[in-house]
Order: sequence, then structure tokens, then C-alpha cells
Amino acid sequence: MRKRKGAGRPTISDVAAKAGVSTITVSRALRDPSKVSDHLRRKINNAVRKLNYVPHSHASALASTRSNIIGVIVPSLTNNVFADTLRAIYDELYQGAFQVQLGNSRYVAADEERLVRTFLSQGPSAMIVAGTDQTDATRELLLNAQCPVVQIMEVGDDPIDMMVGFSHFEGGKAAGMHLLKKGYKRIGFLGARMDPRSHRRLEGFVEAMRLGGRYEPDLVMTTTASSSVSLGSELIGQLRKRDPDLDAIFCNNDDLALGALFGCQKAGISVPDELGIVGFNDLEMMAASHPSLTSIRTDRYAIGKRAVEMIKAELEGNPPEEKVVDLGFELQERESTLRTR
Amino acid sequence: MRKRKGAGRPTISDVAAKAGVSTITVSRALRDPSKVSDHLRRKINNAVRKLNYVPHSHASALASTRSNIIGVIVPSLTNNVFADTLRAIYDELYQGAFQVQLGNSRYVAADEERLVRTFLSQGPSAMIVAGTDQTDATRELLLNAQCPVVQIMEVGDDPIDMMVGFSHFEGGKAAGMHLLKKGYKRIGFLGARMDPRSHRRLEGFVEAMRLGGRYEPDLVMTTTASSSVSLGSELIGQLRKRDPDLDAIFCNNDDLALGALFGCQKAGISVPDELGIVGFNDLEMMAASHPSLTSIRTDRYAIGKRAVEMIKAELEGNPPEEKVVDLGFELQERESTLRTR
DNA sequence: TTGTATGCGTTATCAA
DNA sequence: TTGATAACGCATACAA
Repeated sequence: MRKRKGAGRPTISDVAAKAGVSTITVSRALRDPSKVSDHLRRKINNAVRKLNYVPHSHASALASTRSNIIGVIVPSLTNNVFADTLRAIYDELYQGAFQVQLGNSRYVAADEERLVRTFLSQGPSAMIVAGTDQTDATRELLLNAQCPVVQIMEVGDDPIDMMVGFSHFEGGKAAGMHLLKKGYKRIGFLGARMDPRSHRRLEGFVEAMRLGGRYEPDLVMTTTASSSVSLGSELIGQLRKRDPDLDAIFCNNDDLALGALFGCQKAGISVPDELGIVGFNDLEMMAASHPSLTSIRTDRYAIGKRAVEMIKAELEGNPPEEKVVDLGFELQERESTLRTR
Repeated sequence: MRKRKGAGRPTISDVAAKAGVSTITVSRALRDPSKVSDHLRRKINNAVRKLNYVPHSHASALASTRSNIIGVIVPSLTNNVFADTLRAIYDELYQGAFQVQLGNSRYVAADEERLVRTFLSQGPSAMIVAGTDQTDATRELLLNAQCPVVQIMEVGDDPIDMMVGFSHFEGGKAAGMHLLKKGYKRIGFLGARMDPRSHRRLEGFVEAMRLGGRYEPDLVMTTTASSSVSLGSELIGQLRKRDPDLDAIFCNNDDLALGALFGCQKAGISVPDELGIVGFNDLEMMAASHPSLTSIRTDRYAIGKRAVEMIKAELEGNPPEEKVVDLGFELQERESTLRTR
């Protein structure tokens, strides 16, 4: 007789034998205890404990065509914004029955598509993807996926399934309106990487400038280079050279804003009197800097938490009424836009 | 006859049928093309393409008791240090045959143990865990694991299997020696969270102070609170209150160092003349701040890259000669310790 | 180099 | 409520 080695650990039949029941009863007792009588359930639980039985996830996934994996795809691993959201996802899943499979799309739509394909091929319990700018093919794959799908970080009117985030356009607009209200006249924009969400922030900013009659295309400085504090420091120097009368900037993100502050300090430019600065996301450091930095606060943690909550609800058969959840943002006004003259 | 639906996508038998061969030949052609004749391999590849066949990873894992998963366990998702390493791991695995399953132990050894158990139960291709402070049980599990195991971020003389990192003790010592060399007299230590690696940095720092005859236990200020820029700003204030003659500090990490700089700026204390500051890790922002901040540069990206390289080598049957790789660190001297008087 | 028969550990299906 | 049996899709063991 042929023999294979297997994983060498107890299987469901070992449990069944020890408990004196059939394997399917053990399976049921583990997945939906209400389907098994108290008597047998107790015996089974005992056997499980004694044998230290752990279900083999691959066997389960093969038989049921459904794994306990939640696929999460983000465009960056080093961006604090996604790190916070990821942390929330993990916290919310804590000791739950799910495993996270994490993909890094590096802001490349084709990479995202490849990852979606790979993840879906494993029959995930759910999918979480960042943003709303999937390729048509990705969207199609996700629309046909046999699991809940949540798009995070943004909101829009055409969700694949569910959505949690906020409006980057409105965030950018709020930043611009704030600078206008503070009386700044020549207001610039600093943007790095310029992914789709950054573009929408810029659009919101432009909208605000137009409303205030202060839109100056020359004051918009963007680059596809990835964002960093050093870059912010450089860019503010370039933009001031281009227009010495620049008196405020909205930065696409907080790294650039902090860098801009450093750049001003090096050049002896007073913030906020000579130059007002607004960042985006309100990372923790923004409140600690000197001067402290105004920013648009976004609740990345809440986004991750809510996404998992919606998935759990959906999986439990209580689909959330609102498919699109706008968690908003909040302007945190600080010293960098607090003019004293 | 009984029927089940399955996943509804092409299986290896579909490919086999279309190519006019047996399933096992397809299996071989896909896993080790050299074992199949050119002729059949071509036919099989064609069939794969036409059917858009993607192997079912769970079925494969079940049959072979080995999955294509690489389990990675880190203590924090939001700490830039691990983010850089993770990014390297993903980059190195790019479009490879592996999937990353990521676990967050939150600096809790028991959580790490639970994660190791879960991951090992899936028969991973390899495991990557942070640090060397696993529980005895975790260590035992990993020692018996049927796959390569790499401990990252640190080095030590007792690897479970392989190790890539650097000596935190030496890093802390180098920071302390640098401050002594610069002529600072009353040198403090600021530490948050104080995980095992932070403790070793502190030990190295203490060693340096002892060597210089300047060890002052009162100047060591630590907290279990998690690290942040704001905290650095607060702590430096507290420590200066405790000892007004304090003239330098080594911060457990860069967030604290930046916060300490901000705290000094708020209090009107000149850095580096009145207070020297050294951070740890040398995050990107350290070079951009004003004044720029001295730090111990560590190559987190290289650590992740090397870890995966070692795994690949091991898996391909070329076990690396050196089981423990020390990637070292480098003191980046900047303005924050550049006294002008 | 290729194929046959079977097992991997679980769950869906059907029957009692 | 419980059980017998047949899938799930692939890879191992063995034979040719």
C-alpha cells in the first residue's frame, strides 16, 4: 500500500475517532456549534483540546472553495497613512478567524491588477483595495468576486461594492479656503508623487483659489518624485525663487509641509508671517513641530476599522445600509497659519 | 452522480486534456520545466495560455504539504523601520512565486507565538521574524519548522536558523562615544517603548558613558509609552528640569530626537551649542531638519533584501555559508552635534 | 521522459 | 441531529 507523509499533525479524523463521532460532525461542531448536540459538542471540544488539533486551512479552503484570507492591497508600505489604516485592519481582526494577505501595488495599476488576480485565485473571504482608480480589468475582476470588496481612503459615487474614506477634493478645497480666509494672497501648491488622490486634492485647491480669485497656475509645483521631507525643503526653495512674493503654500502631504518649514528656517523666512503652511493628513509630528503645522486631519485608523466592520457585517448576512461611508476630515489650525501681523 | 461546483475555473486536468497529456506532466512542466520534453512543454504552455489557467494554491499546498507563503512577523506596522524592511521584502519577492502573509505582534511575545503557530500550520515556504527575543515555545516551534527561518533586525550568536541585522548594543555605544568625543559632559538618554532592542541600545550607551567616566543613572529617562515626536518634545523638557546642566542626549529613535529638537526650539535652547542630540536609525527627515540631526544610520532596506536572498538560496539548495549576517550601522554626523564653541 | 493510481484533510451532498 | 461517501485540485509514489 502507498503511503504519503502528510503534515504529521492531528487531522479531523483523529479528533473524530477520539470523540467517537464522524468527521463531518467534528467539522460542524467547529464551524457552527449550534448544529451539534451539547453532548457531542463537549466530547469533540475535549478531543480537540487533548490532541491540540488545528484545522488545516488549505484543506478547508480546497473543500469549501473559500479561504479565511482577507486580501489587502495598498500602494505603499512606507507611507504612514496606509500604515495607520493597516494597523486598524489588524487590530479589528485581532485573534479573529481571518488572515491578512498584504499586497504592495507601488502605485502601479498593472501591479494592482496582478495582485487582485492572485488574491482572488485564492478565494478570499474579502478584499480591501486602496482608492478608486482601478483599471477596467481590475474593476471587472472585483465586481465578479464572490466576496465583499471595500475600496478605502476615498469616496465616490460608483463603488465596486463598498467604500470608506473621505473626499480628497474637499480636503484640498478646505486647505485652500483656509489660507484665503487667513488673508494670504499668493498661495502655492507643492505636490510630490501625484497619485490620483493627490490630483484630486490639487483640484480642490484650485477650485478654492478660483473662488477666491487667486488662482495662479505658476504657483502650482508638482513632481512625480516620491514624497519626502527633504523634497519639501527643496521645492519650497524653488517655488520661492520662481515667485518671491509667494506668501503661503498648501502641501500635498505632511512630509512636504515639514520639509517646507525646514526650508524656510534655513532661508530665514518666518512661518507663518512671511509664509503660511498647510499640510495634509495631520500626522502626529505636525502638532509637535516649532512652529506647529496646520494640516487637514484624516482618520486613517477609523477607515481601516470601519472597512473591517463592514466586511464582518456583510459576511454575517447583515449588509450595511450605506455602501459608501464618508468619514470626512477636519482642518487642524495651528501656528503655521496663525499670522501675527 | 454527486456534483460539486468547485471554483469554476480551469483545472490542471483541463490543461492536460487540451494538451493531450496527463495531469502530472502538466504539473511537472509548470514546476520544473526541465523535466518535460520541449515538445510537450510547448503544447502545455499553449494550453495554459489559452485556458488562462492559474494553479489553485490551496490544492497545491494540500497535496504537497508546502505552501508558497512566506510568513513575516513584525512588532509594529507604523514604525518606519519595519516599513522599510517590509518594502525590501516585497521588492525582492517581486512577481516571484511567493505570497507574503504579514503578522503584527504589537511587541507582545505571546501574540508573536500565536502568529507563529498560525503561520506554521500553513506550511510556509519560509518565516521571517523580527528580533531575537522569542518565547521558549516560539523558538521551539521555529526550530522544528520545516522551512528556512530568518530573524531580522538584530544579530546574536544563537540563531534559530539564519539572522540578518546589526548590533543594537554597538549602535548605542557608538552614539555615546560620539557625544563624549564631542566634549559633551552631562549626557542623557531618552527612550520610549523600550522593547528589547531599545534596551540593548541603552546598554551600549551606558557602556560608553562608563568608559568615558560620565555615566549618570539620573540622566537616563525611559518610558514604556510608545514613541512619538511629541513625546520627545515632552521628555526633553522633563529631563532638563531634572538636570539643568544636561548638555547632550542620545535618543532611542529618530522620532524622539526630532521631538527633542522641537522641544529645545520652543524653550529657546540652542542645538547643538547648549544641547547636542543624536538619534537612531537615520530616517530621511534627519538630514532635512534645521539644524540637521546626527543619527546612527541603519540599513533596514538591505536587511529585508538580504533576508529574502538568504531564503531563496536556502530553498534552492545553496545554504549561505554565513548563518549570521551583520550589516552594521554608520554614524551620520550632522549639525545637531556640531558645536561651534 | 511520461503515465497510473491514489492520498493530502476538509466540506458538500445526500440519506437516515 | 448525525453519518457515509464523494468530491475539491494537485502532487507523491511507483511503474513503465
